[in-house]
Amino acid sequence: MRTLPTEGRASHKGQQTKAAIVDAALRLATQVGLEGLSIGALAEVMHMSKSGVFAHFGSREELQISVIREYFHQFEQEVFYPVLAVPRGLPRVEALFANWMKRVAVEIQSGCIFISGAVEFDDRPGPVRDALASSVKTWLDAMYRAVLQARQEGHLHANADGHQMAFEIHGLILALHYEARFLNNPGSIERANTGFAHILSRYSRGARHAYRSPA
Amino acid sequence: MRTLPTEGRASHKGQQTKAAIVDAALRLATQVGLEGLSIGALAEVMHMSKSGVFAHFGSREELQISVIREYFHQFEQEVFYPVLAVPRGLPRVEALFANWMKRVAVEIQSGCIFISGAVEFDDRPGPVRDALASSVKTWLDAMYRAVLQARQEGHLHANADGHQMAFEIHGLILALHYEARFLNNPGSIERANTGFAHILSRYSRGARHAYRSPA
DNA sequence: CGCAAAATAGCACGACCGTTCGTTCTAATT
DNA sequence: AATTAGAACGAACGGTCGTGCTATTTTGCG
Repeated sequence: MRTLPTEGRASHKGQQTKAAIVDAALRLATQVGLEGLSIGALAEVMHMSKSGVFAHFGSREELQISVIREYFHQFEQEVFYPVLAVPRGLPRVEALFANWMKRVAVEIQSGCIFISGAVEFDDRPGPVRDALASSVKTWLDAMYRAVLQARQEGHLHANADGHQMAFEIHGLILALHYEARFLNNPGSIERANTGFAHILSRYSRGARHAYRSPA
Repeated sequence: MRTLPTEGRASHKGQQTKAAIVDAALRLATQVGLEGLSIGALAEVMHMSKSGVFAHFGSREELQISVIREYFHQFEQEVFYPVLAVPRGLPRVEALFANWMKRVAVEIQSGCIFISGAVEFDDRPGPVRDALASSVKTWLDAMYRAVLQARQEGHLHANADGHQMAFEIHGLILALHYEARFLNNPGSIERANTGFAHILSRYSRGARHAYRSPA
């Protein structure tokens, strides 16, 4: 906490080593989780001393938050921004899901801090949880808004529930991560894609009404 | 490891305190996870010494495995066994899901070690992961078999894919846990139930064919 | 170059971890 | 009554953790 690097000046070397540390920290955290991320292990990877790494952040929490921000940034870059080139409506929703799937397919090997972090911080209030939840909510909301646009464009049922649809899609991604990464079930990627097709089918314009379970 | 209690004889007091320890450990682990479960904290809750608690298990891993077994047992007792009284086929599938939902609704507050454990051990091989994966697989397979029976009874499409259906249902549960417990999104329970109705609708006999996304 | 400031290293701390060991107390068996 | 086994305790060990200090090195600017 004592002497944090100058936030003002630019490219003063410290900034770039800090960026390199965050990069390594993100790589480490995807494997062992935000809680498993230790400054000692990070220092070893960076060929630095613990205190040298520590000085860049002032606290472990600040390091974790930096990692979350970096992850969110990469996620945006990889999943969200590219689809802005795709026409609004159903095509963009499909592109969004396709990009998300591409990302998760990689994370089956490496791990995903939006998922592991949610479990680690689900009843641990504080700034780390806040940063995590805010990032996730931003992304889920982007998906929700894309769905709403698709309805507005007339590609979906006029009374399709956007939150419901986003919820079901989120479930597919979570099931994929769980069954592929933890259970090693083959075919999970295909099942997630098939599930998405099922969801689109249901909410497409012209689809029949929702099923009501008896009793 | 030195002097483990007699595995043979029954109810020699040691057994019942061990059971009490496992009970407390399970309660603790649902909150802080299997990794967060520490012998010291457990001893404090039990008003015992660390070594006194430790002696019953011989290692932390053995304690964690005991917790998993106990959790699985309670899960069976609460979710699985009661539905054997319900007629095979669709009614039993619905009862299975309803019981599962009831359980998860509670775990929104307390936590679920099948979910937190999956994240904690998804790339940490060993006996704990094995015990966890085996329990989860047993349960998911029970759900799968119930679905197959429903198809066999003619309640579902003749070519309904049981694994696909179980995958989608699993996703709903995971999304519920994530969005309700971590994001505090209200209405998640209703969305999971609605999602289940959607799935039933799709796979019910007489439902139209699967939607194929263009291109 | 010279010098101030920033970056990093080194070291020590207190806390907590799982585990081991020797001991004590109690209860059942002989 | 003597013996033995089991249960629990308390202290200690080696390890890792985040963090705080104080030097020392490195950097970039005038």
